[in-house]
Amino acid sequence: MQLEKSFGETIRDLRIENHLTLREVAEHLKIDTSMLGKIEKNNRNPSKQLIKDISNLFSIDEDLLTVAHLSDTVAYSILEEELATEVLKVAEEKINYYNKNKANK
Amino acid sequence: MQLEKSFGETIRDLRIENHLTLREVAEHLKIDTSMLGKIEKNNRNPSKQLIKDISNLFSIDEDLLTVAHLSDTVAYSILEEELATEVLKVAEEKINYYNKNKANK
DNA sequence: TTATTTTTGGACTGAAGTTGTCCAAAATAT
DNA sequence: ATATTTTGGACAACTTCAGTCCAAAAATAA
Repeated sequence: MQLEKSFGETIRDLRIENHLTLREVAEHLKIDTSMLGKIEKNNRNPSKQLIKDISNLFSIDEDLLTVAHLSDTVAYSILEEELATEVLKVAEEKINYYNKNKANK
Repeated sequence: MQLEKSFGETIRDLRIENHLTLREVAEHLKIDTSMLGKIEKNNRNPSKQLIKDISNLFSIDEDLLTVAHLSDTVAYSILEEELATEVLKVAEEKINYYNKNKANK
């Protein structure tokens, strides 16, 4: 799994690799050119539907893009915290606890 | 570090252990009683200042409360995602990458 | 260089979310 | 039963966010 690349960089690279302009891709995705530019610069969040559309357009795994995006927002939200690593560890424990209980219903 | 307890549960337990009412604690913290009740039920977010005040009031480690709160919000934001664990892993890598680069300036 | 196309970002609108307060009903304690 | 505590709905003020429009800047082509 890619490490340091943000969601925006990821899709920008995909676009460049495919020799497409913002306008062309935006047209396919039926969104504003400026909007796509902002998403590539991580100034706007992609909707779930848009992530789906992008993964279809470039034939790449939707989960990969989803993880790229969600990990961006999680990382960004605690980036400046000294305790960031600890926060993630506890968050994971809480999620595991939640899923365990959900399983047992 | 406590695992499954939410921030709200944590401070409610602290209040009960100390035999205090919502009104009494809210008064000390100079916030609305209803507000404190909602924070205990995780319906409102505590500000950083409030976390500090609470940790002072009950003489407990501020970092512990901070982690309890931030991990709540992180966990909650991805709780319903299948990919939650993967998201946290990648988020951690991004944070490490960010801190590494910050160090090298 | 000039013309064309692409990219960027500021400004803005409406939608959605958040905070903190007030109040009354429900629950609990006296 | 009375008093106190807890709960949660309703609300206004405020903040944040998505998405659009447009013009300037940057890049590319002619």
